Amino acid sequence: MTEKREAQKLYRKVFDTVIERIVSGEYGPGSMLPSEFDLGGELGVSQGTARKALMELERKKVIERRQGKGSFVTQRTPESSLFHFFRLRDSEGQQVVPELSGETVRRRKSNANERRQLFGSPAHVFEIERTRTWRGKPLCQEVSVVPTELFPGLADRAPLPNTLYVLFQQAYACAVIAAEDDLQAGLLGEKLSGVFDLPPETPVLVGTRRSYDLLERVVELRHSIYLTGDARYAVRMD
Amino acid sequence: MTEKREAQKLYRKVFDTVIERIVSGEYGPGSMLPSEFDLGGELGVSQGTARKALMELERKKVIERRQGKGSFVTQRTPESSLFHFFRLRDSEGQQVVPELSGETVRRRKSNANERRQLFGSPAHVFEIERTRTWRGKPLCQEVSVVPTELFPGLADRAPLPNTLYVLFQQAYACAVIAAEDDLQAGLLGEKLSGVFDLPPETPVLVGTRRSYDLLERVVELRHSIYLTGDARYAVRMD
DNA sequence: GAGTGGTCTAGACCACTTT
DNA sequence: AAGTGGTCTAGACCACTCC
Repeated sequence: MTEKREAQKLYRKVFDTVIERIVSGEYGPGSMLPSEFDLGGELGVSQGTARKALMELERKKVIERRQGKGSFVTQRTPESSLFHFFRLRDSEGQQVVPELSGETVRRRKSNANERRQLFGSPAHVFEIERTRTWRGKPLCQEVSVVPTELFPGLADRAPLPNTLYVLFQQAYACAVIAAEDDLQAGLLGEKLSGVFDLPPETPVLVGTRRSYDLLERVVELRHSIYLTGDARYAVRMD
Repeated sequence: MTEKREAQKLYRKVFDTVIERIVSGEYGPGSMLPSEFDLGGELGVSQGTARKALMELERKKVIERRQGKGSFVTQRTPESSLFHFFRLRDSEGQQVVPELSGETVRRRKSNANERRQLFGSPAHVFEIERTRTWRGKPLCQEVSVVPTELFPGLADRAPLPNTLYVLFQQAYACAVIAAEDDLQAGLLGEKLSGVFDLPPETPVLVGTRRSYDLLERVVELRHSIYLTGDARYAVRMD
């Protein structure tokens, strides 16, 4: 045979097709996908092969499958978004649900680091700065930076919802499905001392994040300061 | 039918059988498992069902599978153990490989918290305290607490190898396959200030860990202090 | 009862490794 | 050539959901 090595794995074709249709908006958030048989029939593969692709999509939390009902595009909600990407837990291990206490959104030129890391090497970015409180006390400051190309008109949508990723999915068909956090120890510092009304030598967790969408693009850089008085950043390794 | 609901899933039986044989020592670290056909035949299920169980075991890193060769019980090595359970990375994202600079092992009575969390509510535990350096500078202090029942004679094995989990697997047939870290920000403090020769107000990452073995038992509690000067604790969420 | 995903089987063929 | 895991097929039956 000449070039049989182009066929690649058949379930990969199904996988990619579904992703493509979600990104294009053909399958919107929460909508139902074709059944295993229909999807397989449409793409010329067996039900078992379509099944394998759907199982993989479920594992990556792109879709949700329920016996007797069907497969559905995962709907980002404030709760699921918090649970998955906001790792602070209280001393009993319960999810911390903070409240938004301050927000500014502005458009500015990107710096070299942002152009190097963000998808599309954007010349301009939106910078979203937010402070959050929990149980009446200041908890964190987050500064998100996203390309203006991917999220046109973002600055005009203020005030933004509690969780950005819900907005990204619903308004921009951009589903964040993975993120990498780097954590360091630091001190609050003079600048934020005033914001939080705490001594500058208060120890803080400093986190930097890269967020990835369905197409593995880096769509957000985030810098976070956490006051971990009663809270902990929880990590599961397996 | 009366009680058909005891059969459960067949692949679960295969999965459990393999785990059981690894824990019992029948399948030692690095040894080859029976083929999909042989395992299925032995347990009275089809090759496809045995396959599903083996795939799941691979996903949990209990075994490794290689096309053309076979399936093998995952061998814990210092490298794999570090890569998986030691999350510090340098500024380029490269794994931090620290050196052991101090170690004490002692046997003592457990406290209430340890009895509550550790497998078997042990009355006695081994406490392993270690300090590590990186690039010639102090990096961290780790205090591990493990039940004496699970690791008899541990104190007599000093000096212990660089990575405890390798020893746990090879000498005690106890494979750590998951862990949960809780991270907080803190200050070095007076006590450790002397150990590390740094000011007590140096900010540090404070981590507490629960380690789980093949049988989902909590086999270790660990308290770690990280000096994250040039290093970061890396987390992947997906 | 019809439609969905979940489990299981039996078999084919391919790709890789070792002998 | 023989043995392994990797992909794919076709079909059966079960469990769950909705009508």
